[in-house]
Amino acid sequence: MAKVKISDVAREAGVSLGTVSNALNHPEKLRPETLKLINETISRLGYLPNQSARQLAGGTTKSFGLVLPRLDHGFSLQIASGAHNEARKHGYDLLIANADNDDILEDHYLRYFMGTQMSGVMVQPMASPDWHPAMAKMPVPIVHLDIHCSEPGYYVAADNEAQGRIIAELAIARGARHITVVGRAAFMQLTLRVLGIHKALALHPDIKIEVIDAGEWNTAADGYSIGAQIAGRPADERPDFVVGLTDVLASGVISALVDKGISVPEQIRVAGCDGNPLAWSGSVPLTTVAPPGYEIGRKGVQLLMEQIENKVPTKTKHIRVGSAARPVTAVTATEDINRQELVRPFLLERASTQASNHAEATAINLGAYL
Amino acid sequence: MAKVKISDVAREAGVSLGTVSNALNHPEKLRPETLKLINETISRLGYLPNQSARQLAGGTTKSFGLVLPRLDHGFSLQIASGAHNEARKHGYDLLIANADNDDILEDHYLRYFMGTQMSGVMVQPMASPDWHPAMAKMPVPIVHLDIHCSEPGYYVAADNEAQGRIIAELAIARGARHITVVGRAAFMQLTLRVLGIHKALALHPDIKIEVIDAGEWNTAADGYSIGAQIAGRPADERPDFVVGLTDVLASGVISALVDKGISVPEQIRVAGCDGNPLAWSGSVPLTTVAPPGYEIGRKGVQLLMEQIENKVPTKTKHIRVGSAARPVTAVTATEDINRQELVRPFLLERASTQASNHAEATAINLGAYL
DNA sequence: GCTTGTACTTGAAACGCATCAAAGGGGCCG
DNA sequence: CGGCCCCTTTGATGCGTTTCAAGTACAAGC
Repeated sequence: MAKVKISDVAREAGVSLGTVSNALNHPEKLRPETLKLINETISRLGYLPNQSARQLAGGTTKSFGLVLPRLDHGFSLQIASGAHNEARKHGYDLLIANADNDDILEDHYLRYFMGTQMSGVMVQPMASPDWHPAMAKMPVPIVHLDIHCSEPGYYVAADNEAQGRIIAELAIARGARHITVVGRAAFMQLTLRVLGIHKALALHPDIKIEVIDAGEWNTAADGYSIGAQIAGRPADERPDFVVGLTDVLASGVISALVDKGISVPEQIRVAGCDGNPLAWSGSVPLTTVAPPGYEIGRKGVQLLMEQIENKVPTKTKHIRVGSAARPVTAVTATEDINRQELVRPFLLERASTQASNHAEATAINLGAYL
Repeated sequence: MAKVKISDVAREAGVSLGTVSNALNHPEKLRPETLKLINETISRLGYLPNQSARQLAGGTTKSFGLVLPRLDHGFSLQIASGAHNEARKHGYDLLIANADNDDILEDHYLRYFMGTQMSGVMVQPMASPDWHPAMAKMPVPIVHLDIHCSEPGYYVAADNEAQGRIIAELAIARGARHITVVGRAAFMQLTLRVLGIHKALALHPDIKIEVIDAGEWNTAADGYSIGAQIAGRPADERPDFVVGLTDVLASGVISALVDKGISVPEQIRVAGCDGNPLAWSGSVPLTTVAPPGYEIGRKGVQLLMEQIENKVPTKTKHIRVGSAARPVTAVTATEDINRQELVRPFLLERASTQASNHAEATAINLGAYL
């Protein structure tokens, strides 16, 4: 049970301590047979380098930390996936911490990562980054994800306003006369989506628009009850186009409408926002605008790399991705297409899985709506 | 940009190095005013303890590592959630690494965590734990999740066979005469589910059973094509009960059947396995058996704590959770209940969200099928 | 006033490793 | 045979902490 250290390996292999260290970090400096001998000894003894000592002596870890507000949100996972792949590409490890919707924990893990001498840290902050001024002083590169920071610093954010605009334009294109937006704009992201919708609709004063609050958590159940409420109205007071600020909300609305005998999309069209794969793995696919989470994660790491390579981050930098947001094109439920198309979301689902491995696929999808 | 270290704090506060260290680790040993002075200096200077040095000197980190095969699998997230909460309860941090379905990476992160002197490490291995013998020698407590290890060691696994049995018994109770199992038993877990189904059906030789391979990845698209194939058969050759080895598969099957004009559940009932929240956030809810992922994560940490407290893990120990697996009780799509019930899965969805914070909720759900 | 005790504080040693200047060994040329 | 250079290996040094034996200051008791 006693941990075997580098000196044990050295003694056992009959070489010096520094040689073993070289075998680990600069194998090219060793004579092949020496290297082989040492490697054999290492695996025979089950030696495992102490990362802490390694970091302490060497100065860096070649690994990034990522603090996420929750793990069960598909969008965060896309970010994680993009960040992971990009990090690996540069030879870095990615460690993920779950802040569990708790600011204290978020802060805790952030400090933890900083203290671990991570090469860089990323956060998808759950609130506006008030702590930013303090954190910005830290000697570790940091990048904020999915949030628009007013403070100086690096961030990568999706253009949520554009997402709202896109959905609104879709509605207009489909000839909507009365649009109902469902959901509570509890986060900046959702607020921006609503803003985008309003902006797009400003040019069309003849289109009626209403926003219905769905309760604090924007759950499918909230969507369902709003859907039921809509269904209960006299036919001429019902919207002909419903936008869920969230896919989950939209999915709830659809269920309610169908339940109450209103056909989707024939009588009322429904669209969502999020590009939540789960929302289209249901039997009724959903039109949705997908913020490019994978891209955000990827760009985040790239920003980190940039800071690392330039040593001193001279200036702040912001990236905004997805202005031409990628809508899932399988709009079966809300489009007037035939049943055959129902299979398409599954094909897309595949495509999106590949996308998590190949940025190209994402790019292609991104173009689809341009 | 220069990192401020403990000696800087000491000098600035006019105390010795050891005193600052005490302020951090044993505040009760300091005079209140000294403590206050030091704390002020710390925040004024923006001092952040170097975790590596800390670990190296102190010996331990009070944090656990969790290696997951993928992040986008709901089940893994339940595990992570359960592990996280239990770890925090004991005052430990939880760091998550994504092996991205790659054995090399899995191994890499495992070693990384070991080398970081984590207090304990958990893995949800993607294959049978061949590496186990080597890893078992490591001086760090390790627990395997969601897998049945034949080697000595600690593991927590769901009873997948019981899950299959439960689904089969459900089918029997619904009067099934011809059961079709859809999916490829690519993993041990799925194999055990099939085994459970066969065992339960052994007592009912009059019930016809067939297993259809759905392609390597068990995607919704695979489910869809099998569903289409089933729908294409003469009516008397169709099953009256379909079991998807995975919720995603089942969801694909339902789509195909409905598409081809076969009503679910009136003509064919469909059930899944996984308890994948995504599968019931679709418009058509799904009957499913849910392996208690949250519980697995929780127990995993408990096993880790046990090893830590007993210092020397004298014997191996296995926990099997979910023999009385918790099925999602909202069986609307495959049950003969009225449309009103459609809303129920959403309520359940809420319950399950809470469950990730309160073990009690899980326990209640667990009882639902007993 | 001296001793004993209490409550804090000090600083040197060690944690396991990477680094790097210096030493060692061998081949080659003169 | 000696000198030089290059390739490989060596081992002392320091990374930022924690720990702990030793020290200091002060109060109480005699």
